[in-house]
Amino acid sequence: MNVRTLCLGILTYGDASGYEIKKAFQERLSLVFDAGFGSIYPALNKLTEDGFVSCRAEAQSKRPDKKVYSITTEGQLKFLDDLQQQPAEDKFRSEALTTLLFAHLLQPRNVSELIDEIITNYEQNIDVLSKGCDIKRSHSEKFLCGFGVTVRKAAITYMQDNRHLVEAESLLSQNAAE
Amino acid sequence: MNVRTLCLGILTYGDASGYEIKKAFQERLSLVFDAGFGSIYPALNKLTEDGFVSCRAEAQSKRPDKKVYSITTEGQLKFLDDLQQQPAEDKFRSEALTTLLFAHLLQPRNVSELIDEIITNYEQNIDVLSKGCDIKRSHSEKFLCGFGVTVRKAAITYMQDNRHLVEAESLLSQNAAE
DNA sequence: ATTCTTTATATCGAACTGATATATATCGGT
DNA sequence: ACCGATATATATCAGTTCGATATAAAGAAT
Repeated sequence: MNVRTLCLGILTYGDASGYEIKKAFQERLSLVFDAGFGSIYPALNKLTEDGFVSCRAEAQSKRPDKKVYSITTEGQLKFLDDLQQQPAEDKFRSEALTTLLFAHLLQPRNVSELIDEIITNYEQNIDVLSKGCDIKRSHSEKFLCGFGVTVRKAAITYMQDNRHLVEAESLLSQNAAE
Repeated sequence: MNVRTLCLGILTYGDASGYEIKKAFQERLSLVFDAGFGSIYPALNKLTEDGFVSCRAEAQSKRPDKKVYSITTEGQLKFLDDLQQQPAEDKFRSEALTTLLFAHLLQPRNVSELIDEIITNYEQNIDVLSKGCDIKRSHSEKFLCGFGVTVRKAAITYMQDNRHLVEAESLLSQNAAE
């Protein structure tokens, strides 16, 4: 599964321009698979070359012209096939949590502030997500939205309950340095 | 923060070869920032060029020769500086959950099986993590291990409680197609 | 007047991924 | 004896993606 697959997936909902596909990634897929223009446009070009999508140009008033992409039958088949492949393992990357691994090298005050920031950031994400969950159009989108809220809530609770472990490590190593 | 930063971070614990650095990524950082040989070796080469690490060759018996990298003072300063930069937003990617967004295109049986697999996979991850949390050497490592277990447990509970939303969507669209 | 936002297409250099290659050694299974 | 798996080692490759940037036009806000 890659950006090409998901461009096909988005086009199963209907024809769209590259810009609209990016917006669909942002609105519907960003919690689980985000992509930027730098990968979307090359993907669309490759899909077009390979016959999985077709493309027509459309002029607009007061707007730049746009290229509208449609999925072909071949593209539909490829998408369904890709969809049934064994999914890869989830991937997660967090610079903030990585920083906490080196708490012993930071000032205790900085460690506490970082933990506060992480929690605040998760809270803000929950806020934004919660506002959007109810207006999601499909059940599976609501499902994923709820998923995003749930894991962030669990993360916050865990961090509040266990922050002392990391804070103590920073304090201890500062004392040891003195 | 990138692989170069974290190679420096790992070297603050002590000298290491490229292979050992990869193992440190796997054992200590994989929950929050994983990296493979394809990025570690170029990172080490760049760090060496830039004077942030130095490198000496060591012969071994019954083992291939190894190149041992040490962090320089300059490298220490760079790592600490990088560590205090504003961390980027967390990134999460899940092909399995992405697939659920297209549940309406899958057979209901396949949707249910996929959900079961996702849950099983999280349970296995929890198993592996739980076995390792107690033998982690630092509090911050234990903290992150516990974090990984907690969010996966929350994810499992959420999925069990809400799977019917996604399963219903698949059923409904199959009925509509008939 | 300038900056920001939106709608549009597109590209670039840097970073990373996953696979692969090479080398040596050991172990277990056929 | 051979093969595959595993471990210790270094290294590279093609493909993919990221984040920034560029261009264009229009409207809104400062």
